[in-house]
Amino acid sequence: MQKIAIKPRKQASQARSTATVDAIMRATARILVKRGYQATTTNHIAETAGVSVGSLYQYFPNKEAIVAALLDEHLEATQEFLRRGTANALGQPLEDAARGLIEGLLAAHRVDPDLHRVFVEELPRIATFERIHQLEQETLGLVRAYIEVRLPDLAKKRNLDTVAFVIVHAVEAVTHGVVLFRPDLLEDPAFVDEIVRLVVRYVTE
Amino acid sequence: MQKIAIKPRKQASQARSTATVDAIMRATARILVKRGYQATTTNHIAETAGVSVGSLYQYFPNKEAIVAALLDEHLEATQEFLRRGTANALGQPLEDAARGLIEGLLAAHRVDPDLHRVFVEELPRIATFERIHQLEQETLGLVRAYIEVRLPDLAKKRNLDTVAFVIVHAVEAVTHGVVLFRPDLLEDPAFVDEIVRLVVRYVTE
DNA sequence: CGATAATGTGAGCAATAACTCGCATTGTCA
DNA sequence: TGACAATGCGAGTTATTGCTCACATTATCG
Repeated sequence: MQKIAIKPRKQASQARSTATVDAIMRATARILVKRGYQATTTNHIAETAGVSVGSLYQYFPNKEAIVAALLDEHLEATQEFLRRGTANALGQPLEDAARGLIEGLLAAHRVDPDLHRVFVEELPRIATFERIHQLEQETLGLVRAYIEVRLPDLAKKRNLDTVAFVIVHAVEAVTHGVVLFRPDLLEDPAFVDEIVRLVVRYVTE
Repeated sequence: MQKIAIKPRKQASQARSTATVDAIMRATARILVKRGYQATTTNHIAETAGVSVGSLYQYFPNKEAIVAALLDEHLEATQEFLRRGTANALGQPLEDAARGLIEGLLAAHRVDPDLHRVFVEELPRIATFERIHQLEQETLGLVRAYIEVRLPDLAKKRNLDTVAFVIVHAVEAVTHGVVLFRPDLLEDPAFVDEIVRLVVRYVTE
């Protein structure tokens, strides 16, 4: 029950083993959603995955690593959605760019809201904390860049870092809040309008 | 290691025992900050508090209850700050009212940012989750009321619940973000201006 | 004081869950 | 097909930790 090694154990090479790894991760996701982090035991994961604990420990050094892998996968997907949504933001007017960012984030949250909920709500901060921060930095940089290029006036008057910080955190939080407390709004187009408005009016002179 | 009973065990009556209870709570706060939730064991708490485990279990049914008590105390304080900041919001123009809300929340976060950080960052959602929700509801209600009374035009055009939701979550999140990632901004008056602006412009026609 | 209640003690019990290891099965490839 | 590697197995070990209990100490009050 110590948590030193976070590195993977063995690299799966045969098809059989990659299936095992995948089964473990799917099972973990399901149990996390159903029981929460504390109650998610490696034995239980193995059982649900239809695999032995031994196999589990062949590919993951510990429980945390499994969840970390899952989170990583999730963040990867989120990043992809964000990139897609903001692909040509720099060429778009403010409102469209903002909408792209927000839609991207919302789309990511619509994939598996329950799992996302677990990540946000009750995950002790694990190894991949770094990874989250990195994703945030990327978004922060994007917002900053947009302002510098398309809103040079604003860039002169206010502290860009602070402005970007406020925008990113506000959008992120409202999104999280929706997933947690008002999942119905996830599908409401008027809701998207509201967040877009929040951002647009905040940076508009 | 089951978590059924959350109710307190004995009511402290003599001065000696209240001191014990307090020592336990202080010790818990310190350890939480230093080691995190997982590593905070009841044995360790008792030792740090200069008390025996037996005494600890005389007043708290389990570890979770101690943390819950601590969180409750913290929420109580936050609520007080919020109430103070928004005491006469209904009589104030938008900008002042918004500033009161934000200053109140920031003030609450300045008390013990480290402990707050633990609560936000790595606390599994415990019994008092209800309590958090309640505090949020109160704030939500306040914002709603303000809009209804002082911004009737807006109340007609947009969905009040959504607007209040966006405001409260945005403000809360930016505040949390600051505590976690940019504690320096906690003292920056320009930062407060930014959040005020975020809110004011969002609801202004 | 003396009796009773309140409070405090900490060794140790019991439960839990992470993790190992020796062996079985299945795939690969010459 | 046979030999070696890759993968899979799961009972059992180990360590941790929440928590109890039988007993000691301290307060209260007639």
